[in-house]
Amino acid sequence: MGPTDVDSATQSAALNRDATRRQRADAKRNVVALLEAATSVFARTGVDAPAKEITALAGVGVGTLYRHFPRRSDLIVAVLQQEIDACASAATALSAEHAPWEALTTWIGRFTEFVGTKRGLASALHSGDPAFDDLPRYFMGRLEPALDGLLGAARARGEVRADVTARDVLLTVALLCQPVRGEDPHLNERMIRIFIEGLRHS
Amino acid sequence: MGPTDVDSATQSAALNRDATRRQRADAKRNVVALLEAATSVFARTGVDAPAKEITALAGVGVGTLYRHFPRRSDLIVAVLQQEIDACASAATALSAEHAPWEALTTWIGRFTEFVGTKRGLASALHSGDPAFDDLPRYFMGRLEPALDGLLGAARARGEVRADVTARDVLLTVALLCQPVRGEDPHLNERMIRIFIEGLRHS
DNA sequence: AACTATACGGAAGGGCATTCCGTTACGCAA
DNA sequence: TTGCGTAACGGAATGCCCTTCCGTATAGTT
Repeated sequence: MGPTDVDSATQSAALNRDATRRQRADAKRNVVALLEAATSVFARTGVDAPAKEITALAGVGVGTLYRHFPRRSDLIVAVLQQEIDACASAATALSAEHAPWEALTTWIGRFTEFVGTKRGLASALHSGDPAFDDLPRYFMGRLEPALDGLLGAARARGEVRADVTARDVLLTVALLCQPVRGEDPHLNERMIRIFIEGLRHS
Repeated sequence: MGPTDVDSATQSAALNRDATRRQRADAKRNVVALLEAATSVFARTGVDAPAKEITALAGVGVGTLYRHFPRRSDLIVAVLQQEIDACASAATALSAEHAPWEALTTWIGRFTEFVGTKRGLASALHSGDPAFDDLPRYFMGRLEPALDGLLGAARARGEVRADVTARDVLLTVALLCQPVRGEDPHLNERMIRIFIEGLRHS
């Protein structure tokens, strides 16, 4: 995750910023601190954590939080976008370091962990709150090309069947890796591994 | 859904009620009114709706709500149990009226609608709140036998493959029918219909 | 009809989200 | 470097909603 990510998050926070006037350095620092704090708190306590907990960890006042993220959903969206970005750029790294099939399966494993761990993602996507309306678009827009690269490489080597799209894989895995309480946590891995195995064969 | 359901809900609300002393009639009426109101409000606004909205619709004071459902989760659990019960008893009705395969597919359709519509269910199951710890048990305990009856009848006629359990079907369909925002809502139906079709063939 | 325990209603208390505005300090220009 | 204008800050104040508490009402019993 490079500096580009912070920029895009900052931009989305303070929407159509006047291009002629730059954002102050302390403001940028605070946005970064808030995102880091929120990421950490969301992971530990969940997306409903008290705002004070986040501002305390970031070392800023509540006013600053609301200046940059007027609605709670703005903060959640920003954090999720960051994590989606990280997941997408992992695809590039993996395809550079590993053989196509291995890169593909490794990435799906990473993606699985990402979706399964971030409770907020599923809740946000299903919440019905219009504030999250274009998060799925972002999710797809970033991850579909990422996965498509991996999938294409493997397909070129004849290692995956031709009639499966990146979108199919993404959606199916996203659904299948939701944890089910009271069930063996390996259930999802099993279902997904079976699915992945199915990708090899027509 | 018969009177039995109300009784069980009432019981779970006021836990180990002294068996020698009966619950007052007005209290029972209010519990029913609250459950109906909550079902309606949860469906419209979601499980985070203000309590006042529910009590107003039920025509009772807030005190009455908290008397019967001390924690918010108690109310949510009671409503979901009601709906799970309704879904389970639909299986009996369907198997009486239709041929095995048709009964099975119709019921899965009903179940799909149930899980897909009730946002609260998925959230509650994944929330991590220990108050919902035995809801999955209840879910499985009621629905697995219901589906098993349908599945067994179809299997006896050789209309479904033998190596698939009711639990497998239940979990898979429950995951696959989660709505995905921004995607064609028929996507889930398609995925599930393909899965059902897969049940026919070994 | 009187009595008792159950249950009711809504006011009071407390916590958290969100707003508002006086104060601070960044960045630019002279 | 100094001074100014303005972006940005912090946290007190506001208001909503959850939850508790207790005086009052009433079902059920004798």
